[in-house]
Amino acid sequence: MAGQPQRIAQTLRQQIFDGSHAAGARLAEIPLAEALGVSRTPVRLALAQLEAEGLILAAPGGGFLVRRFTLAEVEDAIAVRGQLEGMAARLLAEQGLSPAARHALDACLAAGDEALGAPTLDAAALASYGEMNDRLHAIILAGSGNAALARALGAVTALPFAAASALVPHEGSRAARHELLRHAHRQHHLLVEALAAGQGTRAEALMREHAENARHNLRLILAAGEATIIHPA
Amino acid sequence: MAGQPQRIAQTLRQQIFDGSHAAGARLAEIPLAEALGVSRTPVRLALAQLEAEGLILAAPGGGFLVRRFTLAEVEDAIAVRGQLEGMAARLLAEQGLSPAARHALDACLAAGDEALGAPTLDAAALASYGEMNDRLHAIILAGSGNAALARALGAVTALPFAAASALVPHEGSRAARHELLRHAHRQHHLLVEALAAGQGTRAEALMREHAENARHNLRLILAAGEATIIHPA
DNA sequence: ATGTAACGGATTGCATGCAATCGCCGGCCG
DNA sequence: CGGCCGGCGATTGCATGCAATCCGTTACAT
Repeated sequence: MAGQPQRIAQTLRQQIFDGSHAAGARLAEIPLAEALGVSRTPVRLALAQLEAEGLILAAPGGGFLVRRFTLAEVEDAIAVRGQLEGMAARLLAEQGLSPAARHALDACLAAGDEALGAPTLDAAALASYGEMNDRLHAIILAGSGNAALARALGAVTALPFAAASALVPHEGSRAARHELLRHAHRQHHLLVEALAAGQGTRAEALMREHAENARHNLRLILAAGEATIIHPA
Repeated sequence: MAGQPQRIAQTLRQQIFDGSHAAGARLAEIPLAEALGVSRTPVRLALAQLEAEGLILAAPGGGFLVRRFTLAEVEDAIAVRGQLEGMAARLLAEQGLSPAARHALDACLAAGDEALGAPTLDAAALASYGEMNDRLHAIILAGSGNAALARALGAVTALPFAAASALVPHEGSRAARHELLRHAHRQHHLLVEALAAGQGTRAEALMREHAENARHNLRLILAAGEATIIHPA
């Protein structure tokens, strides 16, 4: 049972994302500890971790506040993700795709083609696409072989809706989402092509542009009114 | 007295950097608490923060180990810093230098010229250059107006010798260091020129290359045998 | 002699106690 | 009637207690 703070932090993250703790709300230790059935000590550890991730801010006079994110901040985070994932793609292209990596990426492309093939997306296909998307991005990141890059990326994708996996979940306009995913997956194909050809600069540019999809998706989400902690200031 | 964990974390960072805690050494709570004259609770908070920064790793069976950094890892971190600071420079160039920013950067350039002007560098000039260097990089980062970028950069420069300010401190060959600093400052001039001209891509490329100085400096440090936690594996 | 299993010490991790601090409300004075 | 001061409640932050776990050691059996 070595990970009680981890579990608590995950629970709080979830609750912040789904709106159980509204933006700007104060997080006090005692109510949280009671609600979760643990003591204040692990709760404090979890809060410290969330503060390090940037999800909450230390309040004047102690305690923490759920941070409010503006649309501009999330868009900035998405741009940084593009810059970092672009670097990963460039590094991978420059050092050459291993046969194993090539095979894994091709499998991702095929899985994406399969998931998006139907005229309309059902929940299973959507989940499948999301899993594939995560895997593809993870392969490129790992393939770059740069641990510092992974750390920096983690610091940025801790923000809600900044991660690549945030492409999928919204409900908004289903047709618009399908179109967006088709476009994104076409970019996946081009990206793998560039990686396999050792075209580092092209791979970097493609990946940077690929991240812009998240911006469009974010606007769809906001238009649908589903984001609870983003403020389009 | 609201920041005891912060103070402890800073002390531990210092002790890790100067070798008081060797790489691979185990950090136990009780000895640390006794040595610092505090209880185990704030020590635990400080250790959690250092773990989040990546300086220490959770050991199997509890406790923490001082992380060992290989030369390759630090070089990777430097490359990531170049990518991120390059982005900051590009953003700043694209949105245009404000008169205030232009003035502040010119002041940095002048201060650097002054510090490096003498045929040999004394300690005061070195400190002055270091302060100027920090300021210049901070101005560019702040000028980009991208908070996520600052966060990602912070995650990377937490590693020893990866930050821009790591250019200065080593003793090694004084002549080589002076030459390195002159070269770096010449790049500062070019960089400000590109920023003022709105040349985003040029500014980004210059900044990326500028970070490579840290790699050369790192090798000088290693050659002088001053790095205690870097392992040239 | 070697492998195994049980014992002992040490350390972590969580729970709780206690003092200090901060914000807030009511009352009092100008 | 408004502003200021004092006391009160709540909350944080640190210290310590206690149980659980893990590692190392040793004794024993094969």
